[in-house]
Amino acid sequence: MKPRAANPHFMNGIPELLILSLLERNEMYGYEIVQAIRTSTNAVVAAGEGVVYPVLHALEEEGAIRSRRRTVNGRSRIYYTATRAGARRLSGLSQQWMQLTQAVECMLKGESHGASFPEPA
Amino acid sequence: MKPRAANPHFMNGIPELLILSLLERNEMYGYEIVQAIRTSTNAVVAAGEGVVYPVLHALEEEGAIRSRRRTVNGRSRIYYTATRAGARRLSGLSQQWMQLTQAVECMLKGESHGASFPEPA
DNA sequence: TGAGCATACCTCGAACTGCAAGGTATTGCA
DNA sequence: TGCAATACCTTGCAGTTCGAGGTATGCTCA
Repeated sequence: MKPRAANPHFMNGIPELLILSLLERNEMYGYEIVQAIRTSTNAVVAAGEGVVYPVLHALEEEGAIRSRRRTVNGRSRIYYTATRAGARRLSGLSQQWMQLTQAVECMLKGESHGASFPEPA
Repeated sequence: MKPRAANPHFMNGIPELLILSLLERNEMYGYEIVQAIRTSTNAVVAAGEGVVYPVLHALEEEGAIRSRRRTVNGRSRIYYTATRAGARRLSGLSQQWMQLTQAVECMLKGESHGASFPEPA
């Protein structure tokens, strides 16, 4: 068994969630997204390009985001925005995420068997 | 090469976190842990035996928990408790988790570049 | 001029985790 | 006797993150 410090936990699905959240509000390109996530989370989340680009491609193929090529300041970039389907997906993921954080918080506090959980969809 | 799963479910590391949290407080056995997690989280987290047992074995090999065999009511069970190392590990994971939830919450709210994050360790 | 850096895109393999499905054995109850 | 619940376990698959590596262009500065 290797020491697992190499691979930080809790990152499953986080890049997709944050990317959708960003693209629902602004039109952005990949490289910009990488930096935005890093700086906005104060490097708590640091999804590299090896994560962001594959997620963007998958989301586009799914129809959750749409892209167009633009050249700005002599820089060729691929800008993405969320579609309506993407907005729906984001809303579902957000809800799931909030349910999870509530459930975990309760268990960590030891308030197990707590009666008031949000109903699981 | 599936585009993307329908839902990422954000479960990476959650079982380990909850198991350590439970075992820091109570001495429990595997089958019991499976049910405790399911009922305590109102099935928001439903880590099956195929998840819990491997995690228990890995944690024990790591020295984070300790086990002893006991027979109760004619039932042979393997009871686990957290060691001091396990408690330290739990505290680290908890902190990581709380940092992450704060960072994500801020980004979802759109309060990016928020100045007041907990310093990343 | 040309070296180096930042920008901007991309892909691949390794590593890890969660999960379903399946397997064994015992106890208790109808 | 048969069936469900208890209690343990392993295996193979699938999905994700991550780092390392690759390409190409524009800027700056010596």
